[in-house]
Amino acid sequence: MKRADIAPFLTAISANNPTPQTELLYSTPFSLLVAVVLSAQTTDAAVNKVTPALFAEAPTPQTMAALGAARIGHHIRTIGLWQTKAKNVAALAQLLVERHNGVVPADREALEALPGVGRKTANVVLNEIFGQATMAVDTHIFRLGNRTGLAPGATVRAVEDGLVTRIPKSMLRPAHHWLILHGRYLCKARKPECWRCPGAQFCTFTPKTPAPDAL
DNA sequence: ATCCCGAGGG
DNA sequence: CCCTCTGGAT
Repeated sequence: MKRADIAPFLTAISANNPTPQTELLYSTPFSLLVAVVLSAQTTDAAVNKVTPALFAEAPTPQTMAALGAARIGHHIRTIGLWQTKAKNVAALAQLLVERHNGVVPADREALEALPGVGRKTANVVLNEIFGQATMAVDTHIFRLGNRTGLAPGATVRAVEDGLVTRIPKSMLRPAHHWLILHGRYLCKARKPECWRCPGAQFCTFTPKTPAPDAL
């Protein structure tokens, strides 16, 4: 049984979902990696508030390792899960120095061996920094892939494989941002706003939620 | 109240 | 598979 093509869905939702410029805010592989680790279960706004001062004081793995978990914690104490993240970032920086000469590895196994880096974070780094054909499946994209029928799967890996297989390699990076924003602001877990969804005609979700009655 | 641009541990 | 860690958004 043939599945619907993802391309028209992506084209439809791309119109109202601009691509964020993470690469401009975090210009080095190390700063992007740390920023992504800090972003787990936390909004970008909260992370972006603490990272400037943190990276001003410790822009490299060497300086970050020297900073230590306690002072890293002081910098990031306003974001969620900050105690765990401070510990992880300190250990992560230390491991980068010890094992990888202070260079962020372009290798999945090496990345996932770093504390605070799971599959989703590794996929973001591999895609954003090294241009590899990966799709970082978070809860939004997992839900959207299943709900729309465009990339159904019982596990994160199944959805990930479906998306990577069906989306052209050159489109994976913008598609990642469009799908996440679409899932967060429109195809929401609670009240998906199908009546204003530009991709509704390519989606198998039923029943599509109707527009609330006009006032 | 509930969920999340998760990961680690049991 | 389950749970916990946490602040913020809705």
